Parts: sequence; structure tokens; C-alpha cells
Amino acid sequence: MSYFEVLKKDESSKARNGVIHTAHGDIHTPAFLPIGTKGAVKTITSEELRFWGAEIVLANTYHLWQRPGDLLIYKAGGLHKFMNWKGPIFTDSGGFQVFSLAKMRKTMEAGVLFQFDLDGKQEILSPEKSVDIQANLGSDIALILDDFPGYPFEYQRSKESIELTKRWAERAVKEHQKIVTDGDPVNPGQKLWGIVQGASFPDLRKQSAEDMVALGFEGFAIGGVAVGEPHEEMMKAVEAALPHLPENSPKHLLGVGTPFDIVQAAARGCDTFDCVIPTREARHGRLYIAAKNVETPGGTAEGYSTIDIRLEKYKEDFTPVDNACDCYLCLNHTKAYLRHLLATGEPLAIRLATMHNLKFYLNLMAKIRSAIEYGHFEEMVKNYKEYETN
RNA sequence: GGGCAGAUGGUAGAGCGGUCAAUUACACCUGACUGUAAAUCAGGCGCCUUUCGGCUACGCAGGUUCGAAUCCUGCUCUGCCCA
Repeated sequence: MSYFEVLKKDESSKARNGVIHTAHGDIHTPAFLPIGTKGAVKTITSEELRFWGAEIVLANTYHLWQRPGDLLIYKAGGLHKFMNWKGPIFTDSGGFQVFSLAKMRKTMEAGVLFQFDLDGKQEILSPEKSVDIQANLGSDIALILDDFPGYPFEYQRSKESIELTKRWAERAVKEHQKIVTDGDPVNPGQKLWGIVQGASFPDLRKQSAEDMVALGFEGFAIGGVAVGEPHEEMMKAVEAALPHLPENSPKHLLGVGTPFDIVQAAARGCDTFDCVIPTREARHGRLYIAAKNVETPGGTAEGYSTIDIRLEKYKEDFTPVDNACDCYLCLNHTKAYLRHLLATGEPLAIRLATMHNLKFYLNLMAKIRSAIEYGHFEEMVKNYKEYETN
């Protein structure tokens, strides 16, 4: 049984249904990974995630290294046991933190120099260190430490980043092999995935993809996107990278995205996605709603809309956020109640809202898989976008 | 009936002669949020105006003053206390 199996290819696009086999179970793709940066998807239990159909979660190397420390998690028996999540875990390498916390960090050949917030101690996150930490966490999918410049995209800087990422990748692979051969990893089945950089420059994406393929990775992530660029630029980056990666390997699109982004990227062949949008925006009062039978010039379509539950107009709205939704919030509570909880700062508010948005995203992925399975993905892609409904 | 305190923008509550269209908070409105330093952040919030600026405003009516939300007088109302 190969690591990744393509179960069904869509005839109208590059989308496909597949399954990734990991030491902690299968992941049916296209899949969305709820983000649990510090070992928890904010306010949500592992049991709930599993119940709603999440098959894998993402955790962060950088943050878990700082607290509670990867050695502590190693002592706990690995991150799966520590957080009691029995399914697959995907860990980010810390590369994104290098980018998002850039003001306080310095990228060097050796790695990233930075200071811990708590005690000001200086540390270097190197490609090896990142792999070591992820080995101690015992994730099923680990990522190499990568470098990326952000937006706007600049050719020279992007070229440097794919070159540095390649050199770091070589070191990461060696370190990972060393651990597998000589070490005592928490999760011997852990796979290290490469990351393709190169902004939206086709030649750089191609080069970076080839660099990664040459290193023998079994899975790949597309990085450096969702940093403020327009949707078209993001798709351009995806289109530039995917043809140069093996068709029978899983591809993750890092940090993406809106429901629209995800559908579009799935159509281009991306298999897995992670994003803070559903969880973060839930905390900020933005709720996603499946919009069925929306009137469009081409007839009725299906898409989605969002509401800001904080608005006064929902004060006396005693209907569910989405009466067609099967999440706990929609089955049990009204907009007026959720608005009240959020307005009064009740912790339950963000939990209920998070439940809803995560269910929306997970339902979306199920719809994509189903559409591919039953041959109507083309129709779904055609009109699936955000609609205004007010 | 007497005494005391007070009346400020949706609400609470600053201001106590000019720099006040009026601090601040809440409410309300807009907008952000894409490998989570984010249960967060930014902007707006009398009316007209793109800006400049103009107009009307701090219970009501007068007055003092170059100038009043701020001082004085009367009135109205509110709260507390004493009869």
C-alpha cells in the first residue's frame, strides 16, 4: 500500500480524491486541517474534532518548542498522547513564525536567530533543530524549515529564498534520516515533507519543486502564499508548482484559505489545506453560512456568505445562524443568544462560533470530496464563491 | 413647606471662563483577519461639506464678559435630608 493513493480523479479539473495513510490513520483528501498551534484547537476538544469529521490537525513546532518544550512532550509520550488526539498530526516547521515574527528575528545560513519572549534567551531555530523538535513531538507529517520573503513578491529575494530553502532541506533530510536510523523517535512512521517556495514566479516554483523532488520527499507543501497577495497570484503560484511535483504524492497548500481559495486550489490539484480563518474569525464574530440556491446570472448556484454576529440587527433574531447547518450551535441556539454571549464576553460564545465555522469548513471538504466522487465538481467550482446575503 | 445636591452628546460620566463639537468607557457602525505574538486590531460615531470650512449644541430663559458647558438670576425637573 503506497503512502498516498489517488481514489478518483475529476474529469473537469486536476482535482482528485485520495487517501494518505499515516501511522495514526487515514486522511481522506481533499482535507482541511484545523489549526491547533499550541497543541489545542482553541476551545475545542479532540473528541469533538473527531466527531465532526476532522481527520488530522496541525500543531506548531515553534510555539511548542517554547512552551511546554518538546522534551516535555517527548516525556509525555509524544504530542498525540499529550493532547489525546489519536488521529494524524501535521506539524509546521516554524518557518512561518520566522516570517510573521520577522521584526524580532534574524534569518541566517545556520538558521533563524531569535529571542524567546519569556526570558529573552537567544536561540537558533535551524533546519536540524526543527526536525529534532518535530521528531520529539512525534507528528505524522513534519515539514522542513523553509524561508520565504512575504509579499509583495520580489524576484531576487524569492530566488534567494528557494536557494536557502533547498540548502536547509538537504540538512533537514539528513537529520531526519539520522533520527530514523539511530534515534528513538516517538513516531517511527513520521514523514518529512518538502516545501516549494518561489512566490508566483513560474521558473522559481519549477526550480524549487524540482529541488524538493530530487530530495525524495513523499509529500510536498506549497508555501509562501496567503501572505496578502491577490487570489489570482496565489493560483498562479499553485499552477506553477504542481506540474513539477509527482502526481501520486500528496500536496498541501500552506495557510490557505478562504472557502473560495480552497475550492479553486483543490481544482488545481491541492490535497490538503490549513488555515486560521475558521477559528480566528469565529472568535471575531464572523460566521460562515452555506448559501444555497443563490440567484446568479447563470441560474441558481451554491456558495457561501458570512455574517457579523455582533451587529445589533441580530439582537432579537431568534433563528439559527444557518438553519441548514448541523453544528451544535445551529441545532441548539439562536443568533440572538450567540450575539448576547459574544457581547457579554462569555467564553462559550467563541467556543460555539468556532464549532460552527469548523463544521462549515469540514462540511465544505466533504462536499468537495463528494462532488469529485459523483462527478459534479465542475459544477461546484463554477459558482462556488462568497455571496453577499443581507 | 424648608435645606442640600444635581441637570453634558444613545448610555454612564469627565470638563468648571478661552486651546471644547467637548477626555474616557460602554453602546452603535465600517473595515481587517489566509503554515495563529490575533477571544484581536484599525477607523468612525451632532448636522452640512471631498478638504477647507460652516452651522447648531452641554435642562429652559435671561444676564455678566472681548469670550460661557464652565460665573450670576429666575424658572422647570430629578435625587437625598428635615418637617
